[in-house]
Amino acid sequence: MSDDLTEMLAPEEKPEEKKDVTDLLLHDILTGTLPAGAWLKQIDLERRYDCTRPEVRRALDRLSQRRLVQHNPNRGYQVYELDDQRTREISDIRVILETGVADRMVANVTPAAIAELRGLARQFDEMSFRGSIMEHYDANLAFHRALLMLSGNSELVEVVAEIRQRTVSAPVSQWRTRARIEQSAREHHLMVDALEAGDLPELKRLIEIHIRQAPIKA
Amino acid sequence: MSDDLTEMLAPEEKPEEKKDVTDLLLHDILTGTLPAGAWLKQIDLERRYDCTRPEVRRALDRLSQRRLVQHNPNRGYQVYELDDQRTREISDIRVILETGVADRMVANVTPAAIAELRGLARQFDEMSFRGSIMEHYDANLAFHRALLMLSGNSELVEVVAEIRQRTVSAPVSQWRTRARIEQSAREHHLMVDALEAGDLPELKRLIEIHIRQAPIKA
DNA sequence: GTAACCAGAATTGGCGCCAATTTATGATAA
DNA sequence: TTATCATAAATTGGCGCCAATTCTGGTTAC
Repeated sequence: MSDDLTEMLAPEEKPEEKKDVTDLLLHDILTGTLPAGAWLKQIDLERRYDCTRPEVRRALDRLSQRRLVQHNPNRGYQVYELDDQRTREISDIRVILETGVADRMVANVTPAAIAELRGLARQFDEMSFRGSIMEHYDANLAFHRALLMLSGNSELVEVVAEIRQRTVSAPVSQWRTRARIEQSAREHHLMVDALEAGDLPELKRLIEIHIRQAPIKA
Repeated sequence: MSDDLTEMLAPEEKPEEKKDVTDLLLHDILTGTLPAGAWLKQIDLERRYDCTRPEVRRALDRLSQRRLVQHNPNRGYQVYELDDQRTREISDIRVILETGVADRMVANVTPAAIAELRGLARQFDEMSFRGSIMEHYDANLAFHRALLMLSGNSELVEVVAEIRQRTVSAPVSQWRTRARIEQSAREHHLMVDALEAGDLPELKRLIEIHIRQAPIKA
């Protein structure tokens, strides 16, 4: 009860401060609020997230370990600017991993899983109309997480999530085009269709197209 | 000249202190000096590596992010104890990734690359006789790095290196059996053979066997 | 004899200060 | 007018202190 009370009294103040600074910074990089190449001055971040210096530094160190921000010793940190080659390389890795477990996904699929995936795909659809960029991103993440979970390899789910975070800084802004979003939404449903039909080659084809964000071939 | 002088005067004192604490800790975890489940008390590490408290904490934070050590809030850090399932899952990921780029490795291979790989494989052989566990481990890493580099995907090389670090804490001690080491050495040469012959199916088979550390089938 | 409890010791983890390095600014000389 | 250097401002990054929490050992009550 006391918990409800505090939440009622300060509905957006207390919980905000308790959020991890790393996640907040990650959020702003992923949404493009902090664009690629931007300098991440410690004082600015300290004020922006209303936190202490060590917290900022821990967040910067963690994200530089994940290669999301670049560390220039004695000069500062800046949002990583990824070239086309690295983007392609990361996409290749995702294609190999996700098509590589497609057979297991087909093997392990159940009617309940199909229903869950359809629900998540529909949730993504709805986010196209209302919902922020980040909510949209999260909905997409939830769908793919559930899809990969069918492989039965939870470690792989984590690895793909990490790898995915390395490349989205630019593409998230590309998402703004409505055509691209609607195509992604359609692909989600097509993937569930292929999964339900047990059509392994088609599922692989769709996964590759979806990751590469290539125009879909009828 | 002054650089040479200092190196001459203190050949193993100064450079030792300048080494990153994270690498030192990683080293001790990988070699099994700090066994799985061991508690990593900050004071102990501070003395062991002759460094300051913040350095220790940064190393622990980094390795916990990589899921090499487990963080129990307000209780401490301990070397991650991985169960059989996770070990199998990680092996599966490596098999998918490394066999997934086997075709590119065959396509991109050159006589010079073959020669380099043969050299690295021979270096591994020699480490079987003389050389510490870690030197052996490094030689193995160098071979596989060069092999994967043939895929032309440098990002993948990094990813595999990271993933590999998640599972070796136990197997490194398994390496102590001479039979297993000699088999690995033989497999290295067989992989180069298959690569030279352009035998893709055989290369894939060898990679999978090698990663799974299964007894080789003639 | 066993279990619960309470103080003392030890460990973790948050926080700010200050030195070292780099960048910006302005003055001086060519 | 422009280049160069010196000085000042700002930023990074190393380090130690101290509060909060947890663990340990001994004592007391049942």
